[in-house]
Amino acid sequence: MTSGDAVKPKAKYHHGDLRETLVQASYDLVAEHGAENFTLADACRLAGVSTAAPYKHFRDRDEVLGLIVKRGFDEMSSLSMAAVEKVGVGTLAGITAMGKAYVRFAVENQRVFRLMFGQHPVLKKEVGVVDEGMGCFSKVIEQVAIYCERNGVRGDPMTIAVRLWTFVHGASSLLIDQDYAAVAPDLDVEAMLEETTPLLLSGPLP
Amino acid sequence: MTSGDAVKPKAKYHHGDLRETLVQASYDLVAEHGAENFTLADACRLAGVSTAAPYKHFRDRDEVLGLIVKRGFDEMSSLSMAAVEKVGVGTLAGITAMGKAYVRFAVENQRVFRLMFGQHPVLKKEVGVVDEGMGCFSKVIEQVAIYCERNGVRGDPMTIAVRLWTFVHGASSLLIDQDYAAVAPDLDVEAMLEETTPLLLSGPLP
DNA sequence: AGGACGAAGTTAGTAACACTAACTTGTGAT
DNA sequence: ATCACAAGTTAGTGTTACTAACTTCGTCCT
Repeated sequence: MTSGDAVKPKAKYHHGDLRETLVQASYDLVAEHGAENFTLADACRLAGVSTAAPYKHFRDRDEVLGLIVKRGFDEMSSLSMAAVEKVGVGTLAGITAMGKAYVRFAVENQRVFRLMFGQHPVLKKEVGVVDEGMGCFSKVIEQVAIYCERNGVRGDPMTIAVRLWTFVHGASSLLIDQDYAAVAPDLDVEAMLEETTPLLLSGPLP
Repeated sequence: MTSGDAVKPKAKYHHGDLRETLVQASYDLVAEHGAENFTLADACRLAGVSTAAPYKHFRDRDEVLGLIVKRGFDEMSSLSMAAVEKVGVGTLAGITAMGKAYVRFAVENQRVFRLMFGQHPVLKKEVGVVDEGMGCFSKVIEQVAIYCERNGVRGDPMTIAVRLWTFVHGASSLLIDQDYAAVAPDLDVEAMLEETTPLLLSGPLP
């Protein structure tokens, strides 16, 4: 019409910004029911379009899942950085806070987390997924490097960062998969993180 | 034709011991192509029966997957115990060997491992799956308890065992999901385990 | 021996899904 | 205005999980 208001630049072509609508609907469906129960058909019903519509915007189901994974990494990066910046850059407490944020994200976004890690190896081939994950990890290395320098820790920051990541990731996985619940119901994961992070942050033993 | 040979005792009712045949075929298919690409129909084709046949033996697809998971835990338990008994019960080296066996199992049975942990929460409801997993873990606690007593480590063996499990599980997950490869291609996981296990086996810091 | 019975197969059919092909409709540039 | 094409549609294919109703064959009872 008249160029009166360009509120949304070019949000809609035909019926709406279907691409974004479908991605968001798919994210919500995966978050609620898990990727293994996700169907494009459901997303279409949510968006109110026919089941053939997605194929104007995405190659296939896997491309949609890949976009969901990217969103997940994005969110996780933000939360991690927010945590460490709030608590203290390059400090033990800050690094511990990053770990806690990782676990919290995993718990609060269980099903997306499961999709992000290991569910479908084929998703790693989706463009950008790997880079997004690397960006997320590189922030851990940064923090560890600062810590090591400040505290005179001998040992490669990279190696130590991998150790921390490994532990935090293991805790997240076992927690959301109910494996802790089956084996050690009383476990306090936060306490475990606080206890273990300083152990892992030390260099090789004398 | 003639009743010349009764080679297998009573291996077959009608056409064969279909239940076992299907479970084995399904295990092999999952091991090769992953659970997300597994179809009962494929297993039927392998076994040479119609696609309706499985339902005389199993409630549904999930029951078959549950049986595969149980087999996986069984195998993992055996390998862990074999490793620790070979290297040294209740020793640092023995416990490290258990961890290595865990990771090795994960690598060599990637797709079954993924099924065992987290892929389908619904599988935890299959009878026996949780018990099988607990049996596996309890062996780790045993070893840690012996080690702690012998070496005068203060701290709860259970807590320490959980820490070890967490780390080893995280390493397995990140390794088989190619996340290490993306972020730290040169990482030597065995070396990391050897370096980190003693750290985790110590009690709370002074 | 000879049925009866039931376990373990079969074929045939349903509903749902991913994806494709071929058609239609609306939009923006000219 | 019209034209081209992006973005929808309907209709159709092939595959799957699972069900229902039928068949076959071994076992046990007499």
